[in-house]
Amino acid sequence: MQNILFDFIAKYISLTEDEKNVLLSLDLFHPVKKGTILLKKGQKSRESYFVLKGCIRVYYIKDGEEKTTAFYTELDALTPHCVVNNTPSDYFISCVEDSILLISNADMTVEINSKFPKFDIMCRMLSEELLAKQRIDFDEFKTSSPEQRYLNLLQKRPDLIQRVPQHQLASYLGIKPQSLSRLRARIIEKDKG
Amino acid sequence: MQNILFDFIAKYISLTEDEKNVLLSLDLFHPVKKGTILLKKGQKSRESYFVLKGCIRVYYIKDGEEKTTAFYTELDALTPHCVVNNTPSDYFISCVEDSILLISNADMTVEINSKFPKFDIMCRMLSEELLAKQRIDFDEFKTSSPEQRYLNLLQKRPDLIQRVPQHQLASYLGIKPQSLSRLRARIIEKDKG
DNA sequence: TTCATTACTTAACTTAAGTGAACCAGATAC
DNA sequence: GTATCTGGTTCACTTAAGTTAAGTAATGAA
Repeated sequence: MQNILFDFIAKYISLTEDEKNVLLSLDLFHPVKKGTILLKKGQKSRESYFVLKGCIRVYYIKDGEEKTTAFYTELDALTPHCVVNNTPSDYFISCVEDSILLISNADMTVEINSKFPKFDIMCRMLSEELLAKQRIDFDEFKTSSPEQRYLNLLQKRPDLIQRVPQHQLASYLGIKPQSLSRLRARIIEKDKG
Repeated sequence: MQNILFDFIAKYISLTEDEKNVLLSLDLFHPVKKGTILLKKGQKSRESYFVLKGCIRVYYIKDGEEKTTAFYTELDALTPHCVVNNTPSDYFISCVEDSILLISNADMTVEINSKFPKFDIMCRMLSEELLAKQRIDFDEFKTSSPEQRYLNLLQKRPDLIQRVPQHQLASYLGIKPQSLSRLRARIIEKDKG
């Protein structure tokens, strides 16, 4: 599990054994049970998450309905909005599967980053990369129909369609569960003809 | 114009006069005429933009049609995907109005950041903030209907609706220009009744 | 001035998503 | 065993967006 982390970090910066040991001494790794709610609406949190194994999900409750907007799986990093702005959270984060997460505290991160400027540089590279990647995702969403979005997801994250309930997938695609069912039936019908 | 920049930077870090002078010596400020294309699809670029005055726009050409996905106005920063990943650009960037932009080269940025670690920290803070903000925008888009999106835009960026052509606004909202016209007529009708 | 182009609107028709209800497993509780 | 709950599909109906085409107003070029 630690090697997964170090391999990931190695894509950005190189760590000495000492630096690795500092990281390991921090007690960052946490197993989390399916269904656990990591963050609730209205809470202030200082925690960031990095998924080593499993899947976590961001959702809103709007008009009494759950609206899922994001899934984070292996090697995905999430710093909630409320951590960055120090405001109460607008959304919930819950655990879709039994998972192993790296959970870091913002205060801790500040301390580490000031001791090891390398980490700050890595954080900058990572945020810039995520910002650009998310931009592309957003653009694809905007310029696609629900059906295209589904087909696109089938290409890019086929695992999600298996491991996540349909009604959560539907709102992730910006539609209702009934529409997702219908849309899938339509695609199968097309493939036949 | 320079003060606009320094006031912006002051929200993140404090600069000495020397540091300010280094920035000013770099010839970053550029007036850009309306209609200028700053980046074309397929190009590799190393340039980031910061809008001091005016408006620039990101758009794709998909199935022969322009699809506008973003507008950057006063105090917005944009580092294109192709700069981060050093790949050919998927999209175009053009200038909606006569504008004054701060244009910085990635190589130059790397040099400055290594000389002044402060800048690196500011870049990290800025990317994290933008990442979280964009996440919220994306979430709002996903969980709203076109009509709600339009009303939301009317609240948050009323200026955009005035300064940008309708057909560009439409694709920004994820719909066709005809639908935007209809949707606006519908809203006016509702307000009356 | 005239002609062409462009941006925007309107309308009729098509297609697909939203809505509400019924239905059908599969899982859990009693 | 039956009852219940949940997640998913299907159906009939409504609503809104896509499509195609036409019309209007403003802009710019010949």
